[in-house]
Amino acid sequence: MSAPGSTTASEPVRGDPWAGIPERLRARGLRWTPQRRILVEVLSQTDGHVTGAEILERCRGLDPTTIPSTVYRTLDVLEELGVLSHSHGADGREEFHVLPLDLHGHLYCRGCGASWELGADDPAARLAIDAFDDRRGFAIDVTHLTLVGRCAACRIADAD
Amino acid sequence: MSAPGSTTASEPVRGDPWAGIPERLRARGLRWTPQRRILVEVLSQTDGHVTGAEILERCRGLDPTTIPSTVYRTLDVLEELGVLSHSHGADGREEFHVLPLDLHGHLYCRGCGASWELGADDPAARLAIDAFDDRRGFAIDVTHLTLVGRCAACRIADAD
DNA sequence: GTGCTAATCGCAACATGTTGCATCTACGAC
DNA sequence: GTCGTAGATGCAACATGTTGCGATTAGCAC
Repeated sequence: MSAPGSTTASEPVRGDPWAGIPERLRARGLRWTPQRRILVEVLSQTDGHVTGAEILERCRGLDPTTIPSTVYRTLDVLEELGVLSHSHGADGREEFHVLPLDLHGHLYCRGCGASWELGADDPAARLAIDAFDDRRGFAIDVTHLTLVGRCAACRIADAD
Repeated sequence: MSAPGSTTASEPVRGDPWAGIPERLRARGLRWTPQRRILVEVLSQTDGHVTGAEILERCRGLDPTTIPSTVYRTLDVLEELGVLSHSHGADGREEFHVLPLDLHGHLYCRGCGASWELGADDPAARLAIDAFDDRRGFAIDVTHLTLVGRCAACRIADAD
């Protein structure tokens, strides 16, 4: 069971970054436990952003005995491994992202509540990041970025 | 600038925005209560940023019977009045600012834990704000902005 | 001054995380 | 296969806010 084994030729490793987790944990002297397996299973079925509470709830779907502290502590461990990252949403709640490979933050409109992803390659984000780098030597962590404000549509509505 | 209103020549409103709070509340059909007086007293002695917990603690200093829900609800009311605003710090905790007149956000270094104020007139912030305005029509709310990353000093230390 | 009515309060329960600690167990050593 | 030990777990208590609801009271009308 530990080995996903039958890896089809059409399924490159990059498609499943979770496969090597047990080894990576052990390489650091950490352990691979049933609780962690469940959490990783949940995360592997998650593509976008999830709050801590959502993750917890999904874990409970697989194993009702799941304990919150275990989940949050394991999330910390996985973040250190680099397979996920967290930031804080517009309401201050934790928001987790799998695969920080596609670095991004968020744009949140407090008018309509909509939110957009904000990749490091976004032109506006690029300008902002460069501005802080140039002017203050500060390296913004895009994965931990949530910009709150008003979107174009809401601003037009405001103007009426 | 919005209407400065009928200010005396020697004592502009800007010197004590708290003086008119009772009237402003009543003008909206809201009330001026002892609990609110205490909260306003605490806020009037606060210049920088405070977390909700700090505010609560200071209120308890003046009146040990202060109840959390009352404080948080009153903070909401005052925010609607426009005398303060809140954002979320690097750890997701609430952070309140009195007098949003001096609009600012924060720069937080996760390396050394230091933080800096970020005024709307900051050159880097200005560039970032303009970039999002130009490219996406998005108006960033500076008072609700916390940029997390690494400061110049930590980056130099990293390089070693 | 008296009475009304809706805004506020106080309290308790809940939501989302975090932390301390005793117990348990994964996993390398033998 | 057995053992030892450090890493994890489970649980309970705590921290910081939020919400629902019945009791209280500020502010207005008379």
